[in-house]
Amino acid sequence: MTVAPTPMSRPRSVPDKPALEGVEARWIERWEAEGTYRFAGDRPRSEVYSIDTPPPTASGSLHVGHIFSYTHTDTLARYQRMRGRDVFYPMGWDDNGLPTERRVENYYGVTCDPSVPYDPDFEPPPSAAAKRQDFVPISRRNFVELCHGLTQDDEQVFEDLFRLVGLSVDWSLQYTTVSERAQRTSQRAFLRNLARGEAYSSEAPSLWDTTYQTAVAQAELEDRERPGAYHHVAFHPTKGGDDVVVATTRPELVVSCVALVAHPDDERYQPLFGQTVTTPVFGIEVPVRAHRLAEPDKGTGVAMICTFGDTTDVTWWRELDLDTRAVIGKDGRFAFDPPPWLATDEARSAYARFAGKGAGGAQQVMAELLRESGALSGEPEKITHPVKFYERGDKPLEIITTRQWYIRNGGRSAELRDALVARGHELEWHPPYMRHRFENWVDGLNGDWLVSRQRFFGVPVPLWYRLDADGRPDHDDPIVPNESTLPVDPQSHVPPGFDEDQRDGPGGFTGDPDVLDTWATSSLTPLLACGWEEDPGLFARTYPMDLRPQAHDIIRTWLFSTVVRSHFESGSPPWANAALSGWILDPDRKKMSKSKGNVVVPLEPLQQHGADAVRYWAASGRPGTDTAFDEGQMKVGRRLAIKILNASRFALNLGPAPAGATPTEALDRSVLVALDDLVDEATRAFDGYDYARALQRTEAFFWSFCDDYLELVKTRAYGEDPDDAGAASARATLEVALSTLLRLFAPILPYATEEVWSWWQEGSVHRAPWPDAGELRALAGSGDPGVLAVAADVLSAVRKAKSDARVSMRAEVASVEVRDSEDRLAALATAEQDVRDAGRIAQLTWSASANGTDPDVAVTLTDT
RNA sequence: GGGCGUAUAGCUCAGCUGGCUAGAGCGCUGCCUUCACACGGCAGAGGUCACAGGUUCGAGUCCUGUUACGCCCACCA
Repeated sequence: MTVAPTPMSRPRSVPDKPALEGVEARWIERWEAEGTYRFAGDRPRSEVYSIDTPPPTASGSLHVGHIFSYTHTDTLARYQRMRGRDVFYPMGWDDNGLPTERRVENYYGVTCDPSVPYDPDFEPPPSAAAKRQDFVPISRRNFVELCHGLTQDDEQVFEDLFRLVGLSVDWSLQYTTVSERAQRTSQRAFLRNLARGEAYSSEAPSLWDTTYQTAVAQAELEDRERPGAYHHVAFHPTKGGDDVVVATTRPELVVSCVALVAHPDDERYQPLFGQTVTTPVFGIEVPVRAHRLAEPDKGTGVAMICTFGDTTDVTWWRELDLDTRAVIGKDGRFAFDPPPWLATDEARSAYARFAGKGAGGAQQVMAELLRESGALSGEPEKITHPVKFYERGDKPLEIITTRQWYIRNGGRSAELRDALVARGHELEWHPPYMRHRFENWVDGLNGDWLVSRQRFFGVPVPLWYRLDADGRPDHDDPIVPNESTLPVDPQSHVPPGFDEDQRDGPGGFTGDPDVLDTWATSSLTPLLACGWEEDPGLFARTYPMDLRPQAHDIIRTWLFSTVVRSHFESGSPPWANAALSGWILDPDRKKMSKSKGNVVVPLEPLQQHGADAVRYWAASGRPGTDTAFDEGQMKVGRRLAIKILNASRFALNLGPAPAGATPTEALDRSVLVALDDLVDEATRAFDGYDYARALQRTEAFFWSFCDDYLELVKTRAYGEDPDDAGAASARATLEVALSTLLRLFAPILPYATEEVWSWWQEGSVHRAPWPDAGELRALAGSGDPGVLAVAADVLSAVRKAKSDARVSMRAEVASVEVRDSEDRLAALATAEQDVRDAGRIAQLTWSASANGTDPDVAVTLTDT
């Protein structure tokens, strides 16, 4: 490993009144001008540390949660840089997908309508319409142009903020997830998945959001508690006998009923297995079947299977090979025309009463129909139950049969599942228990990853389909583009061997209308950032990457999908380490989120307390732990940063050590031994990705360093004669200690440490080598940590006496008598003069206590 | 239902492989205009370490169980 050059001191230039005001602006500019954080890119993989920075969603705004977690990563980056690694720390912007579409719609008051022709002179309306129904429909191309424009503005705002926070990102390494390169990478990876059989299309029931009118993936679901009601609906056995009563929360789906299901061991329903019943109102004959997933104690123990009410319906439909009777359309409404399986006029006229309605309206009508027919027993029983939603949606999901593209993720293959779990074991997780969430998710997968989306702004699925003589597409043998032509938009590009006039005509071709899920692109960030297939040199020295930092709530999406893609593409994990950060909670310990309206905008605390202060707060949150937003901590951080300025100023103004001076005094060597332990501990903590521990230890040391060591040594260091051995030893020690402490703090408090460094050292502290415990140990020689300890204890007792007597700390002390063990007294003797000077003690005496019991410091302030 | 985490001063949290007479900061109280720092300093009060067992010379720390809170996943007729 190449080690950065040893720090070089230069003539001191210490300001009279050091202050934090303005440090950010000054150093942001200098760091940029001097390329302090530039990735050199000329060193072998083993000397590089590469970071898969999370690309923030470049729409809307950053909140303090971003500052929190990005600061964690930055401390690690800075530590690795000081350890001599060439740090590859890019920044990406996720401007792909629905959040951007939403933002553009609301910002400009427009909606995308693919049937509208492109308007090259289109200008967005000067002020956005307030209501959605007044939004202006514009073409897909105009819409995408607006998306690009707005995200660029947003990205600049984000960059400025992240620079203010002091992220040591190499800003020349930026990428976006809708850039041409990202689209090329995304399409290339997808086509390779396709070629290897890892991607496939299938027409199947899938989760569908009726607002956005797109399919969604399992990973994007969330449950929400919603009111509902059990409707008790009677089905009449076809052969006669007692009615079978089903409890259902979705009576409107009776028209889609294809079977009833009960548990095979349920004695109540055994006589009916293999029989049929007739659905109320519509008079359709459906079988009663047995299935182990039916639970006897739920509802009435018998369930109505509809195509499709929920995911269990899909399981039963598939495993029992049931009919399909789907009536809900992509807009979430019941089809206007009566479905063909309704055989009677009565059934069709009943259906007509809720045709065209959404689920809620249809349910009301259907309840009336059931009551009129006598099939509804009793009043609906109101309940609250969890309902599946798309995480960005506001209406319950429906299940609709559509053709979609999937990437295998182990949801249908135990073998692949095991292989992916094994990849999880190859990663180092910080904190380690986070791995369970990954495994939990992989084990719970119930289908492959649905990657196609019926949206506009995203990476197009790069495929075309041949049309037969009747204009029907052949989905089994898609036409793929040549890799050299990527990225392609099949809606405007023509596949190899075809002409534009063959588009959408019989015997011609049609372009795939869909885009890829945004995760299908962001799962490729390691490949994208490292220049996969675009920059082989860069790729070789950065991939697989060292670190993926991210929040723990997206283990199932971003982390997992990235592991899937790299498993297929490179047969390796994408990184060596995954560091999971917690969430920011508001002071009431609720998760900060936009929907709750409790988000704190980051610029305010940054301006009020300063970047170092905010970073201090962030870095005191332990890895993986949810942390409350706490301005008190920021104030403490600010105080620490100011203390660093002032203590450094004080120490440096004592004057430089004579050339060649080394620590010779026992007290000086004692502090270096303690410092040496601190360096060991901070290094171990950072190696274990625990910046919080490193900070905590360094901070604790620093305060006692200021309170005790600086106080003890200042009289001696002030010495009129700089060549005096005692003064030289003190000054040499102060230089070493200050240099070491500044470097230990540098990853957390980059501004204050850089400011002080610039007063007396060449170059940037952020390029200085991480402190070396071995060097300190050599300087400390036979130092005894007990010297500082006992001296500080005596000093503390003196201060207490003065405090109790309500006198100034400068007050003279007549005498101090110390009773302690032989060892500690011997240590005290070696620092006697320093203790007397610091405490202004006229007479210092000591005597040994038996076996060191009852140590005591008796302080007499004035002669009586 | 499965998994994970947390529980230590009024608050936020340290306490890593068992040695602690249990710590820090904030807040609170008192004092000190101190020549590095009043955006400061010094000191003080404040805790049956959630509960019950167990291992051990010794348990905040390890084991078992219980409780509470939080998160993830599954189920949701």
